[in-house]
Amino acid sequence: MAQGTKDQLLLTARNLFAERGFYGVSIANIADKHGLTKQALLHHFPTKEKLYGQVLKEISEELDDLMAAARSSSDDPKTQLMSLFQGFVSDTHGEAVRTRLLMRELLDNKHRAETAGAWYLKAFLKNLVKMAKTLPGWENVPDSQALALVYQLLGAVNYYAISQPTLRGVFGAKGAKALNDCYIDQLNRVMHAAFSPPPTLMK
Amino acid sequence: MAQGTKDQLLLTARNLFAERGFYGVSIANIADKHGLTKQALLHHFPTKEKLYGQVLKEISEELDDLMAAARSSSDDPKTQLMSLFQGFVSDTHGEAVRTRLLMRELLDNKHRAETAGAWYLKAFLKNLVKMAKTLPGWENVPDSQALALVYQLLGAVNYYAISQPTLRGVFGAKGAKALNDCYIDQLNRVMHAAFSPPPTLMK
DNA sequence: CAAATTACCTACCAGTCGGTAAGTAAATTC
DNA sequence: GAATTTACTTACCGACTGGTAGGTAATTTG
Repeated sequence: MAQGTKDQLLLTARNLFAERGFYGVSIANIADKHGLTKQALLHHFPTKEKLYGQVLKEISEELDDLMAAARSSSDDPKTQLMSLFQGFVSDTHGEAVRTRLLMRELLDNKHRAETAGAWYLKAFLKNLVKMAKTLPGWENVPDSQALALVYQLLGAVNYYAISQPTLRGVFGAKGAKALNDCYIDQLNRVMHAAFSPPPTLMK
Repeated sequence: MAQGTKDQLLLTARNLFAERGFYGVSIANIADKHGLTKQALLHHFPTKEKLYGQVLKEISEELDDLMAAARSSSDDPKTQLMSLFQGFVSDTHGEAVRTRLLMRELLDNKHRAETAGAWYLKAFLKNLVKMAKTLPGWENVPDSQALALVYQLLGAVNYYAISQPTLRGVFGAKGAKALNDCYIDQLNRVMHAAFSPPPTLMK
């Protein structure tokens, strides 16, 4: 059952880091949730940073899986991209936790030493750009233009995802629900407009 | 010079909180930057939370100013909204700091006690919705639909703004510059599409 | 069955956290 | 010019931080 404990600690660490951030969580907090001492945690992970790094690594692999799933879901690049971005808005618990953690990482990685963590993003963005450039009319567009397209959508859905608790606090559960219905429509409308027409072609 | 020291401490606190987050900064860190002891800081602000609250209050007032400026910049609501959102993307230092801090607040306020901090957003969103509903064809749309519109754009520009250091790290200064040029075009194109046609009218 | 490994524990460390108490030197007020 | 207020200081406090050292009971391995 060694692997079991380790995996459970990783999961708890992910949830807590997503909720309160790297500095807002102590290794004792994480161990406590399993009735363990922090030394037991340090037996499985040599340092707090390594533990965090492991969480980040797992998540970056999940992002790859997400990309692969989107790619195999359809032959139409437009459908692929739309289902991918819609996935971020769906309020699965796991999705929300991942998005929160990655948003924190985006805010923090400039300052924490392990810049290696930032490169999960590079691979993910590269895949996204590649996918966008299979859209009809986007084949010969410069990379930066395709990146601008996907980054804009990525920003919209990620921001919306992490805002969910606050939005519920401000507008209530009913208001948040109404917003959610509108948001998906609005997102689809904008994606439709953003994807379908090739922008001004000049290189 | 009392007010001077206090204001300087507030500014430093804002910068550090934006950079490292509430838990990543100690009051001693802030005081050190002015050659003071943390007890000197506690003389001006009774607790760390109060200091943070003060920073947040100032920022929420600045958001009001930003709204007012946008409103008085033009008579055309489309122009008003476009200049407002473009403002978030402009990489002024002050703007970047504010955006980072508000993003952190969005992630944290669920957990920190003072939920009062979240209500800066309510006023700002209310103003945005009001402005969006003066767009031609949007007058009779439900609030939640207008909110979906502005929140999507808000998410895109805020996420982009906080990503700037990471993007420079991943793509280099040159790549980030190329992206920036494309991004503003892309943003304008999407805003144009999102604002001008009234969505399907049914209520 | 002996040896080694695993999975934990208690005890401890130096350093930092936010905050309090009490004092002081200088400026302001009456 | 005496009293008060302002703007700090040093000296603490208990709680907590990440991490080390060393031990133990149970399991796995040879």
